[in-house]
Amino acid sequence: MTRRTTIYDIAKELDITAASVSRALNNNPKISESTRKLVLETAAKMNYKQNRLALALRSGKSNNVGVIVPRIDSNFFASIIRGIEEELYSVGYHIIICQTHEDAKIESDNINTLLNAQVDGILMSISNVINENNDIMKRVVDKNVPLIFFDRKKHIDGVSSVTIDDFEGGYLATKQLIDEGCNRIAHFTGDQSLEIFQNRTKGYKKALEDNGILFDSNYVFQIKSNVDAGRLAIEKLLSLENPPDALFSTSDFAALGAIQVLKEKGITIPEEFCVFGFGNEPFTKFMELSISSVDQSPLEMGKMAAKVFLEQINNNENLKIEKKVILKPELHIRKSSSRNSNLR
Amino acid sequence: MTRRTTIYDIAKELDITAASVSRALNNNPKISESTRKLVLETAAKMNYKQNRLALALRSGKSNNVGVIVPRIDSNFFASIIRGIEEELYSVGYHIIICQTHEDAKIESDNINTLLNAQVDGILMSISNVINENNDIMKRVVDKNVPLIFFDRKKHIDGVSSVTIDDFEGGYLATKQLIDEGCNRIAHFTGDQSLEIFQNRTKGYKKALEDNGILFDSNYVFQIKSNVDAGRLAIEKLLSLENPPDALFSTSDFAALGAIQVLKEKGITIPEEFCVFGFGNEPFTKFMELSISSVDQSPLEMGKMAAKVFLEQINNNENLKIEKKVILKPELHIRKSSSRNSNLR
DNA sequence: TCAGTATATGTAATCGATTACGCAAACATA
DNA sequence: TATGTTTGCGTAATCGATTACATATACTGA
Repeated sequence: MTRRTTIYDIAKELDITAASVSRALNNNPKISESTRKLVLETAAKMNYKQNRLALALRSGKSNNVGVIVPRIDSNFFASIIRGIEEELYSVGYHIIICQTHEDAKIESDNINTLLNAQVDGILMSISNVINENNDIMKRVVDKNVPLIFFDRKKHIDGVSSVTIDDFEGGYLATKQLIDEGCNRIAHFTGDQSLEIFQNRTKGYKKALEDNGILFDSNYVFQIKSNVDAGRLAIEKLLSLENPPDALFSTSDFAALGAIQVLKEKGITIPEEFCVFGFGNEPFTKFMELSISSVDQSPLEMGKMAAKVFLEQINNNENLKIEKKVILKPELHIRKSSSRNSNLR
Repeated sequence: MTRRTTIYDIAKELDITAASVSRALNNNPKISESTRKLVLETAAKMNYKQNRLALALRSGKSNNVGVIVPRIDSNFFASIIRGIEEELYSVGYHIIICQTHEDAKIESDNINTLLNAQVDGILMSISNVINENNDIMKRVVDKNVPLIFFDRKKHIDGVSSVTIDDFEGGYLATKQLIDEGCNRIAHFTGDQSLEIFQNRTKGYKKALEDNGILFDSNYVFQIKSNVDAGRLAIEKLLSLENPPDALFSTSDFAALGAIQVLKEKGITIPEEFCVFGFGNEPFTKFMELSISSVDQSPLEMGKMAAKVFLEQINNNENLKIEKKVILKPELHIRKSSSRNSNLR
């Protein structure tokens, strides 16, 4: 195992100093063309590779960005990460992944560790908690480390965000159910400390209101995003004296759980009951009874978050920008909510 | 924005030298208890955090490991990454993600960039190519950077690997189909330059042989891992004069495509046709007609790969170890291949 | 020819931490 | 008391690259 080539090795080889080598390699004008050529050739010959750690120490920039998500093994977050990686890799950034498992303590740990590793920016989706960790996030901003929220955000001065229009997603999904003739529309939502769920629920309510349907709080369940939670909640809904005839779930998994129970009880979908999910998880289109869902274009969201980060980095240091990007949600209308057409 | 505290700041505060501060912080015995106590207190008070970049430059260790996968937005790879992250985060490593998109050029780029970023190890699943990139992988080994393959591997001296027993997975899945009474079993496999697909196919053949069923190459298709490829291939199979009565697919997605076509043609599953997939993708258990599949325990695989990396790191530098871990595959037998029992 | 300017290169500090080496004081031993 | 051994701490080099500043050389024009 041979030691890697440094600029000092090149300097010695050519009997010049490391400073000149550095200048030659960095397109510094204060170097003669002949020397530059010689250095470049020798560098190639000696297989020189810039030591990023040395550069990082001197410049204070690591060329790494941290990405914090609740978990990585979900299609949604994985797709976002893919988008971020694809956008940033080509401009020389590496991404470091951290998972919070929705735990505020781990989340603040993650932030601290990333700051300590001197990442050049942090892109994150916050975990399910109210007002915790605000101080540490402010510390990130104070340190002039770009902080960008995607999907799950909260308001903190100086923090940009990329989200979809959850209100519109909720509105459109509910509207589609109404258009199919449903008027007793149940709703599964998530942790109301998160704006995304608040907004989807607001969209749901507004759609009801705009169409003259009275909001009924008995139809609304705040549940976790998994199949069993959906099963449990639909059971309760079906035991109401006036059970619903449709469901808008902010989670595809909970929607699936509901569908399972409905079928077990012999309730036909979409004829007797329509279902709309949220997230456009891969399985929604694979089902024999494909599930309608709101797509959040996670790939796009990741790319956009990366772009916002790059803008922020390339901005004048002292000019704090706070950009809010809101992507449009896209309805994928499938069998579970299509009484009229014949969709595959 | 205040500058971060360094050991020099602490030294100045206490009127000692940075060397002493460093010794105090690192449990070096060559320091008095009183000084150590003073330093620790002052460090805490001044909110000192070790600068990992400086440490990295001096030690040549970045405390980062690189993880290279074909793509991150697949449940399988995302789960592996999750396992790796969970195992390594607690011991102070960060993981850097790269995607190859199955492209050999990008793969070698990734390796080079990671080496250049001085990662302390590389954990990867190789892309779909024969014998390319062997040289660069050997270079990784030469540089004494631990290299660990997971799932998709090839033989390179000094490289450890963590895989599942693909042969057994193929064998058991095929055997199960035979046990259900099928004897014209078709097979979808993948790129034969990858050991995983070779081995699954070998397992398939051996199961046929052990059960007195003649191997028929007309029943074997080498296809991509997606729904449409599965649809296309099953069409061809069904047009054979003696069409198969079962399918063992090394891809859950292709299995799904096949199932779609079979149902469209009115062929009942599992009564007339049994299907076994591979990968245990989340959707396989969500389907109304749930799909039998071989589980590869990706989370476990990721954790194991991380453990092998740690072993390698903590080993005597000069002692090259090459560890091969083979995990047991686990059958998840579901409706698509269960004629006899009533599974959900 | 000589001052003035450009151009190319070298010198040395810097980023922050670790550590081999050396020295002084304190203590032990005969 | 003289000598040897610990103990605790400072000095300075090191990791590899960048860059402000200094300096030497070449070139310009009157």
